[in-house]
Amino acid sequence: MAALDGAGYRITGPRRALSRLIAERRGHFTAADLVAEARSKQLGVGRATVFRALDLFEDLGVVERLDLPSGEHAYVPCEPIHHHHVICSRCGRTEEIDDRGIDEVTGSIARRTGYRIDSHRLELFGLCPACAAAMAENGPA
Amino acid sequence: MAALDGAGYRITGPRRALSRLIAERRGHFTAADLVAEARSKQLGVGRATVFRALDLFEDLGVVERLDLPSGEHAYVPCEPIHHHHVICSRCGRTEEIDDRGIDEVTGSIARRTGYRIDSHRLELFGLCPACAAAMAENGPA
DNA sequence: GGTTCCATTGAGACCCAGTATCGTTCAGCG
DNA sequence: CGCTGAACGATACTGGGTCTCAATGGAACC
Repeated sequence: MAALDGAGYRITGPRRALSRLIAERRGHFTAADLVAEARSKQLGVGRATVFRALDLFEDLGVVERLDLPSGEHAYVPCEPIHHHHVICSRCGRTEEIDDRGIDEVTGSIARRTGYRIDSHRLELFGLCPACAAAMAENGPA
Repeated sequence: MAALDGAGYRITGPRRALSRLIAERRGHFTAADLVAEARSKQLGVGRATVFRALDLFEDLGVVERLDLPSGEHAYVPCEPIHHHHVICSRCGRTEEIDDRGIDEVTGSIARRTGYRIDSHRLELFGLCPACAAAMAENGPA
């Protein structure tokens, strides 16, 4: 919201409504999720607007796009600084992690390959503590 | 090809043709690229077959799926062991890189977040040496 | 508050990647 | 050679995402 204003974008009803929906989400969500929720809550927000708002939020860095192993595209609300995510493949919860240690790796790769590395993406998939515990309890099946 | 045979899959005309097309590609390519090339070369390979073959090749590990920053899905021919890619954002050339150093990073992340990390994906984008040189020559614009 | 202007919107047509269906073909094997 | 099921091509279908266009409504200025 403040981010919108600061960047010279208009603060409109649909954007306000969507940013609220996003803020109260736990883990990641898809564009389709938002469309469905907006529709079921009668917010009067169109499909196109959801996609436009997501693009915008991504530009502002308050939301990040993930590519799940399944090939789906999902979004996570997050801080607008460079970082990565650990994603729980059972419940979808995500955790932000800082870059620590990766700069070193990218640096060494740049040296080894001769490439000039401009950007990178790191995504980690696994089980969050709660889900790991649940799995252990119900048997590893 | 040998990979197909070894895993008990049939070696058919379309698979042979596609694996040839893929082998002679430099960088990454999309499914649509293959479909178009197969069509223009009159190879008589249907769209569905291209997707099926790509799935298969991916299972065999001789091709890997990338998610480009643009959101497109692309494929790269590569070795069937765990590794990552550096992708030139100008010419699409890719280089394989080993995991060295990343295990350490994922380990420290697991410790910090409590997550049990099962898999990860790292993609690096930048300029290959040739493109970097070309850019420098033509001015940084 | 009223007016104006243009960014933003909703509805729906559209496009494209990927999947499912189904009848046909052909690789591999005896 | 003849069988059998895996693989095939054509094509219909689905679903994510974009485009178009007329209508709306923020924000800025009076």
